Amino acid sequence: MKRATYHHGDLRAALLEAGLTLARTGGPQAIVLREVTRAVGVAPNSAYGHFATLTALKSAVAERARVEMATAMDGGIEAADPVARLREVGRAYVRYALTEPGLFRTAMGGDPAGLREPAAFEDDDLPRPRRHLQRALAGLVEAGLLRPEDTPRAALACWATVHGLSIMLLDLLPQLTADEQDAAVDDALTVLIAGLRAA
Amino acid sequence: MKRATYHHGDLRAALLEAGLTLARTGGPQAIVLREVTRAVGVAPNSAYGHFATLTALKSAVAERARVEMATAMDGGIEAADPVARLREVGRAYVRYALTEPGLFRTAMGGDPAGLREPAAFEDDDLPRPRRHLQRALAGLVEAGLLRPEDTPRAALACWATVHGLSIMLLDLLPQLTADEQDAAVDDALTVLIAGLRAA
DNA sequence: TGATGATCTGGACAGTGTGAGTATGCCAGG
DNA sequence: CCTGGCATACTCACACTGTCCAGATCATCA
Repeated sequence: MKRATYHHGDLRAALLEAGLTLARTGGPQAIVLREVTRAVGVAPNSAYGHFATLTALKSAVAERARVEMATAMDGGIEAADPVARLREVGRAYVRYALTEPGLFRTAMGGDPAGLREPAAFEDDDLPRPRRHLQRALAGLVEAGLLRPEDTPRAALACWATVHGLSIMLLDLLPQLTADEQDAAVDDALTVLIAGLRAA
Repeated sequence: MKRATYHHGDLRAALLEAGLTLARTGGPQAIVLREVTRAVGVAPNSAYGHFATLTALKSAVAERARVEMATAMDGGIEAADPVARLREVGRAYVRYALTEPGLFRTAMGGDPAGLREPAAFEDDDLPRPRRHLQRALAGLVEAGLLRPEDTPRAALACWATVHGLSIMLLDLLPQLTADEQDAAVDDALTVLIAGLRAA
């Protein structure tokens, strides 16, 4: 399992890729430094040239997982009606959580630094799940169904619903069939949307 | 730090208590076998006489955390009106999550076996957060505001909302002031309740 | 009193993340 | 072409973890 060249060439990217693969099947706690370096074929401490600590690597992998989640959510969002679009965004969020639980937990999971993105959260134009929600809510505002000043509150309510729903279905109700899961998601989203329209 | 007697007497309970203390400040991943036994003043392997593995200890601590959460939620739930009562239950859930984040994460956290309680979940009469929700929803049914057959779906929607809300406030929006947090919780609960009444 | 069985201890092993110092080889300056 | 310089990767080491196995200790009941 030796490399041809002593220098790897693009170790940072390779470590990220390997971390993503590990996280896909085992969640964030499957990102183990020695395992990642082993997969790349490199000594454990070589990672320290590119990431100050394992936590830094995990954060970077979580970032990658977030963009993968966002791009995966693109499929299945095509409704023109703004209300239907918001529903589709919610469905896409939960669908990704159920399809890729490992990456979902890595992207949105309990890592203290995972969700807590400082300022650059809005600035760059990488696809992120949050962007989908923001666009959907902007559609509601444009259609006159949501007051602009209510957008942040609505965003929090939406995010809490779909995120909580994902956690529930993953951790609490794993025995549900796919149809039952879909029904549960639809029910919760119906409640959410009805509540939003009432306000 | 030597004990008087060779046998501890009630090591199992002492381990649970120490684990709970660790979890209170550090969350579930602060429950470290050697640290717990150290706190009790006992050799690491002594724990294996009472818990098959560290994960088993964690599960037991999570159980304890759940009853503590439920009893803590008792305070502040006193409204007679069923709708107001449901709101208070939700507020109590989030309030505990924000007050005791470590124990909340331990009780409801990502441990696969944490939320997933098999069958005896309903049977015994230990106080649990879920019971509060069930009683509140039963109040709604009794008042004719909720169809009995809609109870499970409503429970899922409620739980997803408050749980998601807790995670959001803990991980995503930790910079909010207490007042802003309260406002966010109230907003989300208003949306939820409005949505439930519309269905 | 003496044996038995539960309970606690000691040492050991395979892992882990991380720090300090060392070998390697690409790339610019002669 | 050769020769440094320097980023990159490696080796060795340490403290720490969960868990297994064999032995020491004690409470209890015949």
